[in-house]
Amino acid sequence: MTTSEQPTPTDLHRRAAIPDRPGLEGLEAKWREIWEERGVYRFDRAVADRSAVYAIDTPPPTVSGTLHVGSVCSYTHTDLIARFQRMRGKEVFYPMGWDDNGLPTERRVQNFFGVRCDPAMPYVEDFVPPEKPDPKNQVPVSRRNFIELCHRLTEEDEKLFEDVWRTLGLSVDWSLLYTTIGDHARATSQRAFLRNFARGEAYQAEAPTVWDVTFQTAVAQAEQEARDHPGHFHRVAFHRDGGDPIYIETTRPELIASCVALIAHPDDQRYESLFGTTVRSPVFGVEIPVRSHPAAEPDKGSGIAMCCTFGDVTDVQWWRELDLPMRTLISRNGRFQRELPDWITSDDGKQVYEELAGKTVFSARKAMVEALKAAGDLDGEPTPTQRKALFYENGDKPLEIVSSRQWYIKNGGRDPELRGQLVARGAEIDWTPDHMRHRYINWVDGLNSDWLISRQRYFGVAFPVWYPLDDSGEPDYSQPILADESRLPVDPASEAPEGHDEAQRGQPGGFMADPDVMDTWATSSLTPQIAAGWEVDQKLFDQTFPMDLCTQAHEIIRTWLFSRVVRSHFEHGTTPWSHAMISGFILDPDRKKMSKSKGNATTPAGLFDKYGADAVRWRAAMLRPGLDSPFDEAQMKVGRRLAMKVLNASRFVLGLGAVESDAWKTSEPIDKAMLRALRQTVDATTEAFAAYDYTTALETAERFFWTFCDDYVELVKERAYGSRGEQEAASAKAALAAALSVQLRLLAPFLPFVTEEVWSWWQEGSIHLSAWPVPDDDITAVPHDPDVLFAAAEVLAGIRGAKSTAKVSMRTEVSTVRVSGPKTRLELVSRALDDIRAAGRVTGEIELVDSELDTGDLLVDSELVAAASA
RNA sequence: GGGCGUAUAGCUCAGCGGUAGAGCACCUGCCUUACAAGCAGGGGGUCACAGGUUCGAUCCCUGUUGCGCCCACCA
Repeated sequence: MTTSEQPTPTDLHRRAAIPDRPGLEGLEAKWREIWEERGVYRFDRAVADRSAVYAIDTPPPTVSGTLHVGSVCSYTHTDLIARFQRMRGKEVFYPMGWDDNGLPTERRVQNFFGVRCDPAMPYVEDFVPPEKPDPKNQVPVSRRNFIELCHRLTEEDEKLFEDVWRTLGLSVDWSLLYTTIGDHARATSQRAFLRNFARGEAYQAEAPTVWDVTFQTAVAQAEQEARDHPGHFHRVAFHRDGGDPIYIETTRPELIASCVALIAHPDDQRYESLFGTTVRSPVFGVEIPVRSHPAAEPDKGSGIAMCCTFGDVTDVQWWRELDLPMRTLISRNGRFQRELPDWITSDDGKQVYEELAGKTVFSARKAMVEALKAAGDLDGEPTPTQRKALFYENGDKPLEIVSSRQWYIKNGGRDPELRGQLVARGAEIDWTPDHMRHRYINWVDGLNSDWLISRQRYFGVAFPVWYPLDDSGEPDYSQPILADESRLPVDPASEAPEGHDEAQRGQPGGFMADPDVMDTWATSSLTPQIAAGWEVDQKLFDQTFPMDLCTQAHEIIRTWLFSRVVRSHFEHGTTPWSHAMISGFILDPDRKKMSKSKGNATTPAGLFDKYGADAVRWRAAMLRPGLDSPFDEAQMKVGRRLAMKVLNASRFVLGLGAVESDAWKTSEPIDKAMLRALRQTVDATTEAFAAYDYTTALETAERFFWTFCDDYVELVKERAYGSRGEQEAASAKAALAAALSVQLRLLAPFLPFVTEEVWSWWQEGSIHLSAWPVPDDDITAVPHDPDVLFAAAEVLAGIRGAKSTAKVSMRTEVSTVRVSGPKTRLELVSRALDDIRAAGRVTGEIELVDSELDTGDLLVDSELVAAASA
């Protein structure tokens, strides 16, 4: 039984000496290197089939920003599950992607380099951006130069992002890295689009489109947000022959020139007599019909509304349903068009329009108010109001609605049957926490338009589409020329369609490329397909799709999660994964959501330096799925303390020469009891983890670990040193080593660095590839009553309490101890008397007195030697 | 206005139809040969409010209020 004196296989494979003063510093740098070198997290394509694989779809972070603690927490949650599944024997498919295409990158490039894209500029070889970017005077560059700068900056950003993820210890297989602007992602996006188009799921239409005048691009419903916006109500008179003026109230008087109707509710008696008649608009004198429509709300303003092209989405509805004319005046740059509209015919009207032409909405409004005042058609002064206006989530000017040609993918917004199918898909997904399914349903049910995927930008995936030009050089949008799948990715701006050559580009009878790019969501909606090698690596795809898990924050259920369900529904007739785990937010101390745009974000680098990655991960793991939590740096200390404790406890156990062997042959009741309690801990931890409740898993394992350190180790320490003999010491050492091995593995998903470090002191291979402890292990299956440990700990606590109350050292000797309590508890205590005596430094007897009660705590009276003599 | 969540110690959070829990913070002690970045002990709560069900409610039901997120509100 004396295993400590002979070299064992474990000793021979020991890779590192146990340091005298183990520390956490440098563990991240050391192990991330070794993990990469040894391919610890590499996906093994040799696995037999889908059932052996656990596949994860993670959100590709937008690389134009910075990663903050919120992202760190969310991505840690994914990693916890990945590590658990890996240790349970699954081949884990865990890719990472960078979302680098799209508007956020363009904005960052513009600001960073001080340039702007001007497609009319010629390409400049070896372009050097200005030394000092001047935001007010951005240098125009060609589209190709601009895209080169985008690539250049995103590459640098991506290195920084990868560095954060590696330091955090994400067990990603970096060989699977993809980027949304990369060739593979572009080809996948274009292929999926072509398939959608062929099946009639993608279409283009000239239609009113919500438009950002700053970025001059269309904006999808999912990217819009309503914000408070100050404005003024203007009470404005419309005129009619032989009657009083009709007053409307509007916050947008500048749109009077594009007014197409006045509209009131059909039941509104105030205006009933006017339906079917016309009135004349103020200043411009244009004849305007008065119509009725149920969407008009009698209690808003004066109860009769001005319908324009287009002030808001209700205007669009009226325009469509009442078949009204279109009188567009606001151009895509947000300014009033220069040409005089043909419906304005009066001389006064023409003159006023000259004032508006070329002005921004803001300036035109001022000019219009002056004109109304001059004409006497403004009733009273404008009254201030707070109204809600739609904004692009990254923009700072209200969105306008313009008519434009755009690409759409059907998403059920205009088709109840499809909407029903997509709601049903959401119901197929297992959600953690379950109530997040409501957010999905809520969003899908509230859709009012199809998914707009085209953007009038540059750094994105091009539509694989050209249009034939007729004899006068006008494009025929109804006959798009589609790229063949075999040549994807294709850049229609520089490559000619099949059967044409480059010389025909832009020529009458030739062709032109679709000028737009896809929105970044149109690409990131395909992350499962991109990562799994859809249509390019059939074996991998069969092994990984549909995936097991997607993880993300709840804010992007409406965008990323939903859009992936849409694509997968169309292409594969399935959900893209079986399980969705939704993380909450990290809030700032004022309980506001932490985000980089609000400037209240804490970056992770400083936290890694100060507390270590394991401590940051510990904090993240304490956040239950779906729950928001304020950021509190003090919490990091707790995680760090645990990591330190793991180091020191391990050093103690291994320093005893304890080895993991024959643990089930332990002879002492308290050793067996501890192993038995550990078995219960393994059960509870595993059950929680399997249910995606990583927080409870951590709490369970951690609680046992502290009991192990503070009670069990203290109780058996003397015996392990050999105070009671060799066999008794061996029993303790075997139990200590077995328990350490199991506990390190239970903690490994949470504290990958420190557990790996300790593992390397005495075990072969990576702990992260070792087997998750199973309850029917020989070691943990020791049958014994775990309460022996807890009863003994209770008595020890009583003895310690006496010393603490007496304010004496824990080393103080105790002459006698009297324990009273229920008989059954005393029996448990009696099996650990020698260990209690050693740990409590009891020199005399421990007397057990039956309280003759069925239940109750143990009462401990201790006679202190030092106290007695004092 | 609609949906979802949430309210328990100073803070962050567990919990549960039957004596209210943990960690942090705070207080009192202790150099104890794994760990002073440690250890031991201690104080601290009308479980948001009001009703109801029950022998019994922090827990279940109804309502109210506060907070958070999503959606809708643009005349």
